[in-house]
Amino acid sequence: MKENLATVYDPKAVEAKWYQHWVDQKYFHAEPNSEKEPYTIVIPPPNITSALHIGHGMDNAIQDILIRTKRMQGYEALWMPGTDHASIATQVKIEEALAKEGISKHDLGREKFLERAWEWKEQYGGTIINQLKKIGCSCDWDRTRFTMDEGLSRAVREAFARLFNKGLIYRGSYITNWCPSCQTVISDDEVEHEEKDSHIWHLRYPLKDGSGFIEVATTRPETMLGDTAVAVHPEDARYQGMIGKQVLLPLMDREIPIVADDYVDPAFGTGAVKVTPAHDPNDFEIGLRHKLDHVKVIGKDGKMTQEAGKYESMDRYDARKAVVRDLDSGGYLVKIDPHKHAVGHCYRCHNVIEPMVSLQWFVKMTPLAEPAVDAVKRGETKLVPDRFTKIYYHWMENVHDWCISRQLWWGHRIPVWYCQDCGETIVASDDPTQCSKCSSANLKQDEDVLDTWFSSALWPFSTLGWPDKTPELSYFFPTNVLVTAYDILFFWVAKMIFSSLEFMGEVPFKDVLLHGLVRDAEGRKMSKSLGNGIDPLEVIDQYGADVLRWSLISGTTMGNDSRYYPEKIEAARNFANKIWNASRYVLMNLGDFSYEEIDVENNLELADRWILSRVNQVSAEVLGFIDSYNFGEAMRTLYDFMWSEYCDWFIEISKGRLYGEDEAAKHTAKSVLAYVLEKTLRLLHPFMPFITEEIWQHLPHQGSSIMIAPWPAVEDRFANQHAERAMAMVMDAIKAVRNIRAELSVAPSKKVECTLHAATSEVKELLTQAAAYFTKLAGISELSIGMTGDQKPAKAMTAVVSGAEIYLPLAGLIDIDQEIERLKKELKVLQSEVDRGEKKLNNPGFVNKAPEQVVAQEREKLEDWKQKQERVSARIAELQA
RNA sequence: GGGCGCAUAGCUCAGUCGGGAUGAGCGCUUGCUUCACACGCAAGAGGUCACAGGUUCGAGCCCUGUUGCGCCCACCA
Repeated sequence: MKENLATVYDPKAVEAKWYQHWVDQKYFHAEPNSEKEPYTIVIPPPNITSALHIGHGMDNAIQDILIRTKRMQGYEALWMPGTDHASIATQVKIEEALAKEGISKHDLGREKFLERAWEWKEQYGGTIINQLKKIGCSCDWDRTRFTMDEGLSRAVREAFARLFNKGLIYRGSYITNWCPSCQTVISDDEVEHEEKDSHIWHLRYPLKDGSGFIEVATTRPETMLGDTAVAVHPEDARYQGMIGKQVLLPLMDREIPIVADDYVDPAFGTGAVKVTPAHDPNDFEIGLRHKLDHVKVIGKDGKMTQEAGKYESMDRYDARKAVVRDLDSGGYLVKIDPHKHAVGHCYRCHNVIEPMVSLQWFVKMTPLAEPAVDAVKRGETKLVPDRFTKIYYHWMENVHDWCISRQLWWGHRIPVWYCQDCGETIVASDDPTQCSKCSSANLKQDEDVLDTWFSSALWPFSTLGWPDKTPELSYFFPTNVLVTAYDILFFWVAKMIFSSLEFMGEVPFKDVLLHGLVRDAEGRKMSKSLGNGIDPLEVIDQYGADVLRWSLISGTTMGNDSRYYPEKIEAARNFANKIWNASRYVLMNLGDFSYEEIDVENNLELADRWILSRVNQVSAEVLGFIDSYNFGEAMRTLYDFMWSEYCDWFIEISKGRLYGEDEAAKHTAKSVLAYVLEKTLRLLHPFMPFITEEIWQHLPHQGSSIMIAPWPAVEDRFANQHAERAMAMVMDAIKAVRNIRAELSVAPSKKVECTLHAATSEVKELLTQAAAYFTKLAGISELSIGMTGDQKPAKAMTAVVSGAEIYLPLAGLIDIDQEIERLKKELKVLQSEVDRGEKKLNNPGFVNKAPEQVVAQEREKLEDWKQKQERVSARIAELQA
């Protein structure tokens, strides 16, 4: 005798139990296996900065849905897990923690600081892995990687060395984005532009020869201290005479030239631009063309430098005020106009970026970007939804060289050594012991670390063993799909694509699935400062992982943001509860019914053929939706089937047989209940892994776990259009009876008599088969079935459905006049349907041009409406007589 | 300055190939302590698919434009 399910589902006990079981059985583990086709996903490695948030919940739930489905389908499914060291983000966090202890990273020193960082990694890395397990993620934990693992670090060095040797990595002094708060440069991608209301200052610089002034316009007056030229357009008539002349820079008493440069737009401002090559990207370019000096007036701390003269050590914003004041009192300020302009902010700390010339390492992008565009154009990698493809092209085609050095401690130290004796630069994947040129052992490694995205760019192959030619790499690579939120398309996805093409010679994944961001109930981004975040672990703690997963993904579409709020969690909880209770009902009635006893071939009645056909159809639809990444639709299909069809109709119908005396019928009912439920659970498993496993283990089944049970195949023998249509008609008829009962407020417990008149003998046969359904589901005491035209009850409520009329002789409740009114209303509705159909079919364009099938369908529908209409009018006439 | 997304029931959102909007959940109305489930059952109400044109036999869906909201990219000082 099988043990029934607990009265109430307890996710906590169930989830821990089955997760441990799956791990113990090594179901998550994948190995290169020539017998099977591989299916690979690499996890977007969560940053070790903090615990997972709700967005991670969605991201990983999606990946788990895919990997579980494919595993059940028989693929050798590998989900590669791991975490990211997140160089800058983690370092900022650790420095914050140190600040609370009252110490700085310099007090600790590099070595001790890194020890702290590794401790941090141990703590948060572990937390993250545990959280992923709680969500139910079926990652191959034996293969867990970290971006600063030995193997991955080797990959990073190898990649750096190869790019360097190909001339694709270079070092140089260029304008870069300096974050005065994080104390490092960041790449262009990491700068967030915010349009802000500001001002534009018009200044006039006196010409050295005393012949007058030239007026320039600037949004950053404090940088004038570092001006080394004024530029005008070469063809600007206003300034023809001035090109080549010297200007006396106010406040600084420096002579600077007026140069001609195409960059200047004569139509903007005054047509003359002050040039500060050390602190502006455009000015830097102008400076290159005209060999201008760099005067650095703003330092790395965001304060003015010695070069700024008397403004030295002032904060850059205080200096702005002081400079404007002094220019004004010197008579150099012409006017201040309001002006909107974009200011760059650091994506990590949100402080204003200072463009600054500094010596950094760069990756030359053009040669890498081109193949990355071509590969996507050839369809080797597909972005889902498709609209992101254009965005990707635009980025790739306009990309700047990638600044990869960071003035941080936590990260991959740049594998470059400088000979202290001869000045040689040595790039090596293994630590060199002597200079390759002068053999000196006096080498010093570059102090900087690499951009964190440099290592994540290699993730899809470095985790599989690259640069070694491992069996894993040749079997599991390229991966099938990368699942991530659209906000890291440039940071990460694009970089993986060009890196993979460069190092592996092929794309890293076939599909990129970009999902949206999870927002709060008001549509705001969830953030710590707003305090509007929902902790996925809390949801799991309260409702279970299945509910978390379902509530996060159902009703969403890929690429679009979604809102998350308690009602969604409740809806998912209710569904889980529904599945649980339906299963309890089935198990309670199954007794010790065994898998071998299941017979879904013989002795089937209408409802059986119907539900078997439906579950078969559902399994086809669900797989189609999963394969096209329409998870919301897959889940809706399963939800509706389980709730509205299996529970509301099939289970209710089954009660007649289960509580009856006919043993054969009982056996069939049990068989179909068990068979369909088991199949549905398998379809639900990727979405709700825990509850489905718990129930499945109690049900008659084959195999040791639902997660390695085969994905339900679509079987033609179950497809039964006839049964589906017949059942639809029966359900319509039952609903019509219920409707009348409700309208006349007949107590649900009250059994009533009912007469059905079929239009054809087929329908009569069908209704006879379904007689028990009426008794059970419509509260019918006595059902008489005749043919249209037979003697009908004198005083009865009427409903007309396709192929049949329904008469309910509800003594004492019927008011003939009211009933006539009701039927007339019904007739009106039918009339409008008939009109619509006739209009369509009377249109020669429709009949001639629409597909035959559509026209036939329309004819059939019209015929049906007309029949109903006729019968209702006939009934009205009878009642009026 | 470019580009993208969204606009469908009171709210939050689905809607695959262009073929009656029986759309979903929540909320609302009316009945139900019916032997799996009140986290439930049954019956209902509720839509000019943002607006204006166009293509088509037929448009929520395709095309053009408009409005509102949101997002991304961007070296006009």
